Amino acid sequence: MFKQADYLNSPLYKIRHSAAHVMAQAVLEMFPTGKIAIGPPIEDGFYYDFDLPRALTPEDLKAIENRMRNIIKKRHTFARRELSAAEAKALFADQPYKIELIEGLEAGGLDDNGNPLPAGEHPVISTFKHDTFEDLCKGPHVENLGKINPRALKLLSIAGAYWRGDEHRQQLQRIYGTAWEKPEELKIYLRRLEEAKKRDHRKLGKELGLFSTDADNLGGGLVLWHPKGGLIRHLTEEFCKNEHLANGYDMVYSPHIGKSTLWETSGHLGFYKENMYSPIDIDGQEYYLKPMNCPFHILMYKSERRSYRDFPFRFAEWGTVYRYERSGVLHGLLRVRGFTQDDAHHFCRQDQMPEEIDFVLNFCLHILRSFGFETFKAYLSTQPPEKSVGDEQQWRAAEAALEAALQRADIPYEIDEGGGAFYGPKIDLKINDAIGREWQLSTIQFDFNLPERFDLNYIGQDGREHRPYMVHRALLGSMERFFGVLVEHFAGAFPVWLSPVQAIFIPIADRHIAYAEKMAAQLRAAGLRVEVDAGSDRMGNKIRKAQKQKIPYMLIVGDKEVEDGAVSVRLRNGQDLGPQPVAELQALILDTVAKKGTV
RNA sequence: GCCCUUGUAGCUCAGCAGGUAGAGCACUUCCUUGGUAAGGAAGAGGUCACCGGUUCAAGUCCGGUCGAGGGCUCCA
Repeated sequence: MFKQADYLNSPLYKIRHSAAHVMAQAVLEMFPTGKIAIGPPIEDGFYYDFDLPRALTPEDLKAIENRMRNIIKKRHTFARRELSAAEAKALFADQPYKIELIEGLEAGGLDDNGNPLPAGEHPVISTFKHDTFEDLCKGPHVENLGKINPRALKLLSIAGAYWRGDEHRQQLQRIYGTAWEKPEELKIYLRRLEEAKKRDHRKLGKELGLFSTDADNLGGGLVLWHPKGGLIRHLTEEFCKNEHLANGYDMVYSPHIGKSTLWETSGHLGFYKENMYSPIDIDGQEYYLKPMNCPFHILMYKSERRSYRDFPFRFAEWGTVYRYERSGVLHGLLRVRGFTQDDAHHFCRQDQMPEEIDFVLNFCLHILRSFGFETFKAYLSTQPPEKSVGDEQQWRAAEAALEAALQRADIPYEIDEGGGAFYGPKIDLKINDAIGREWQLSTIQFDFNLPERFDLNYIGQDGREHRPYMVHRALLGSMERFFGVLVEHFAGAFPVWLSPVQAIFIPIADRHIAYAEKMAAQLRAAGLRVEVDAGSDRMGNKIRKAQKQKIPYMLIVGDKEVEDGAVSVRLRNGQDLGPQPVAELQALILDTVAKKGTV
């Protein structure tokens, strides 16, 4: 992710913004009756949306790119001018999308891309013109097209996009492109895309036997965890659950379905129904598959009279939920219809609340760090301006607690003013993976709505009823998404404690198999996951196979090793540790496991 | 859901102007017993996603259905 302000003023931003204009010119040259919508720079590139008489093809992309190069070669300068709304409308008389944008500018509050402006900002109608192409735009642009390196430019893809992101409006054709200052930077970027492709969890999931999906026979958005993926999930859950128990959580369980009345009380049938599946009829009563676990935990809370003495409550559950997702958004493990959240609900008194938030944020960071994530960025979302439940004072206190916790934890954060849900403020925590991509995993959310709807209370020191604070949190988020991110982060080369096979013996000849089996048994007895490749392949091919399975330790045994009671250790990073006494190797691996290290 | 692209052996992909399927890897068997990323040979494996249409004849053309990929919106 880039820093917004820095990017806006960078040469790169101007290059991309200008490239978008050049692309629009090229497209209009090819389709004179085409309509243009908006074309902003984005992270790593730019796009422009068009309404054209026919669908674009990949060949069109090449042609457009060539035209762009020709336009750039002429080194036209960009000229800015300001004009009145009436003048602008006359200029863009045959461009209905631009007219709509101008009307937005005229009315105020929207910028040239139709996005809301910060309060108090005064919209000026301006255009930028180069060559024959003039576009409604507030800039900035390069002084002249010579600043765009035609060899550092590439059009990437065509996609459908709705005008103003609204599916009820016209669907446009969007062309994505990328542009850099130097050709080498373009090359590096393209290599990054390749790298991301290599790490694709769907590809690695298949190659490493981790999981599968099968829309035809199983159903879209549903995941089968195969033995190796299942093992990693088991290890993940085992570790996390133990950490929860050691940190004051209670592990609870709840069913997959609940009565419609429960979901009416919780309000889900009101505000979440479009994400819920059709009801199941049981003895004439409607039951719904759960899209969330909170109502069940609330019923647990309500099952007894609660005293102020007993707080806080921390109910944790690996709860499997089902949510309807539109078919087009399903994506591997990252977007599915059935998934298991590492969910928990905290209930606490007002005076405990800041401490509780502090605790949960630190616990969250501890868990994420245990999996090798070191870089975090938090987003604090505050009270939305329109509708929200709960009183001012609650919101302010909760927001303050969240921000204070972020400051104490010393992680960078941004405030998304008014970005909270109607029921409470929240922190979303994103992690950076090994190649710098951001993923959202954790969320810590206040809920002022459910305690109200379920009339939650406890008896305070004063003998009267009080409403508890309720916090909803997921740390890894969902096991499915977390696993997908984990696969991509490590490119399938999991840290040793999570590697499904930690070591594999590679006997050089059949006469070494018995020794390998004996040593393997010894390592297994020490709690390691070890295999023996007794196949008829040559050693070289056995190494290759083990390497492709990303097994951390390859243990080669031949005559020498048998004689010395040793194994020759090759690491998956290519390093050759040479012959090692088995006992020492065992200690080495166990130490790496204990430290959650890798090789 | 919508737009574009796409659907041939477990995997990666060929296949042309319509004439009833091919490679590599993986798998099985046999030979080979070899020191740090592919030893050799043979074999098995596909109603070319599904349904319908055009045709003497369709993996190949047309229509539909389902799925996948890239986006749009939303989100764990």
